[in-house]
Amino acid sequence: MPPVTIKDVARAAGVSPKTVSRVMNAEAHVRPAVRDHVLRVVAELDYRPNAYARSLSSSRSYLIGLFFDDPASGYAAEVQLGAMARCRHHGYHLVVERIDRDGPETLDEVSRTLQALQLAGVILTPPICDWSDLTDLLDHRGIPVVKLNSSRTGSSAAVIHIDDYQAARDMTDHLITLGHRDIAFVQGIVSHDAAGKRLAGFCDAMRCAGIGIRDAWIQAGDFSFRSGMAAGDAILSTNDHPSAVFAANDEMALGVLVSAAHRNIAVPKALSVVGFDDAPISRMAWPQLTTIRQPNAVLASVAIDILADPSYQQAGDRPARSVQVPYTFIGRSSSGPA
Amino acid sequence: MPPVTIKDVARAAGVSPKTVSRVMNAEAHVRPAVRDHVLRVVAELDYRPNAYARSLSSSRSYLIGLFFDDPASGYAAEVQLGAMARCRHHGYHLVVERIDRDGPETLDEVSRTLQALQLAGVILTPPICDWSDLTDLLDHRGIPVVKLNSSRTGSSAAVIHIDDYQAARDMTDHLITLGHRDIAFVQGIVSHDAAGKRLAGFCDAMRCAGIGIRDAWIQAGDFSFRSGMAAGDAILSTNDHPSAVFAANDEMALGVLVSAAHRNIAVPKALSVVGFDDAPISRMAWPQLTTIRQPNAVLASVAIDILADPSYQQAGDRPARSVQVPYTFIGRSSSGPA
DNA sequence: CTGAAAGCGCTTACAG
DNA sequence: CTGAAAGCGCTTACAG
Repeated sequence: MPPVTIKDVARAAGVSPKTVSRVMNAEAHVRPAVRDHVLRVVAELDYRPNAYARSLSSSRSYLIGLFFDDPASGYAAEVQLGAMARCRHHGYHLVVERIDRDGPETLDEVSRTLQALQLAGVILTPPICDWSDLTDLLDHRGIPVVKLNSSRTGSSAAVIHIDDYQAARDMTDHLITLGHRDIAFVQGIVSHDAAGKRLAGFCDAMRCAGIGIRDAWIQAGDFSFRSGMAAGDAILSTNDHPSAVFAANDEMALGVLVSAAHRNIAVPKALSVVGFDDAPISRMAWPQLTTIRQPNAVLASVAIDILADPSYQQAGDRPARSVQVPYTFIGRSSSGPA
Repeated sequence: MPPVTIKDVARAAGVSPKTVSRVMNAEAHVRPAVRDHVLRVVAELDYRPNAYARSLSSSRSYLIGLFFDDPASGYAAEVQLGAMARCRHHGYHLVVERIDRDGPETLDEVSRTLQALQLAGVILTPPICDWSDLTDLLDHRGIPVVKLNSSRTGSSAAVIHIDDYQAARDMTDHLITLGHRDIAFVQGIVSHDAAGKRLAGFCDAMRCAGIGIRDAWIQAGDFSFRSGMAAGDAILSTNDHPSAVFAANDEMALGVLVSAAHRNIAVPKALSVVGFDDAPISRMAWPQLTTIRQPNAVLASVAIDILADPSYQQAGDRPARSVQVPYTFIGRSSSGPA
């Protein structure tokens, strides 16, 4: 049987299609009695408006884009989960697109997607949230954008993030309180907004505690397990290695852990290792990682709330918004007294 | 500026909208010269057909649904990556939906989604690919379905999978060849098609080699790290523990690894541990896991190819299809001689 | 508060 | 091989 349309409902309810439309969109100016009656018929017939017809006539869209570069990280999965749940709540759906910054046709493909789907909004995750060619394209088309895990405003996008700086200070203070003074730091990709803040938080905490930072103990990294292992190798290869390592994310911390295991350095007895993110893998390590919980699903929910807000969708009057979400320190067994 | 429409192209090319439509859809019966000319105008104006209008008039859809239960696993991410890439190739887009089998309104929400979006097809991943209420709903609506990592046909869905049985036999033979005879097995959720096959492959390999299987060494598990750790604890708590453990996936193998570390059992010296899937985490362990590479991105690509095939979309004549994709044995350092 | 008309941007079915 | 007409299922803009 063909799907139920607005006409079927109108006929069955004895009103015009326009009235049904008004009820479905919760518009004002419908007598309560009529409203209730229509709603009853809708339920009876199990009527669901066709999203394509709706979008075509209103040039609104019920699709929100979630763009990311690396879907393989637990990060992307967590963001997706939060976004999906909230989309359902607002009656939207999530379209995922992989954006490969190095792909020669990526921008062209995005542009194709935008015109074909006329997305109601787009969520951008790191690192592509800082790719200006992309944000310019989105801006140019007037598409509402929310950037996750970046506090860099600019353009008309809203930003949602935790206080990476303070969280990194907290984590460093945790180590200092445990008696550590020889602390190494493994950086993320420094061009990411969050990575820079985490480094700054570490440095400032050390400075405030009057502890010097050894150059060789600030190691480069790119947020990958492999780079964490390399950093661990560099840091732990000498006899006077530090008593603690703070990696800018959990994957790298895991790499440091493996590097330590390789050298038979006991964690946390001879070395404390801490991470950042509370990724699922942080609990699959041994010992489990002390880390900072970054509630990515919550960040994503907030992003959807913003994008689904009709008033935000009006082009033009999009005030710069910056939302900060609380983080949590998670003490586990990978860190101990110096 | 408002988007370019088919009328704009028609006017600029001096043909009717219908001809432009024919060109865009690569239909026959257009003179090559006209075709080329239209194509040139399309490129010039950067015209992209509006997907909503297209779908509304043709009641075809350019959206494919990817349904899963647990997006947090690396598995979902890998599937997504393969699906996204292939969707782009075919001009489709991926809509992700989380399906919580235990949610009271899940089926209702799916039904709502189906009517609103009229998906061109749906990819089902384990475990929901075996949820008959869901597959019935999809069947009832005549929506093409492809199930991943399941070889259970039934209904009209296509299935795509590796040879889990043979892969598990191969892995078991690997251990046997290394000299192991005391081998434990950690099961996945037995109701999953693949989990059953892996167990069967293990048992048959042991039987063929004339090796007995001790009951206490077949441990239950649910594919989670936690369950792997519990199984490891059960298996390794006695002094005469096995010399090798084969876990039905990598996450559980990691749990066994941690359980062994806990007891100071050296891997692979005193214990070989092998997994299945070649999940990203299998390389983040120490030692790295010997495993079976299951090319999930490839399975997903194949699924998209099937769903994007116009002939497959015609309701009715959907022949049962079962595609088997090759797997790869990955020898790493977590397994060694008995 | 309610409805009739027109239109969103395509494709289908039909002519020629 | 090409096109004019009608229609997909909604919403917009306008009346009343």
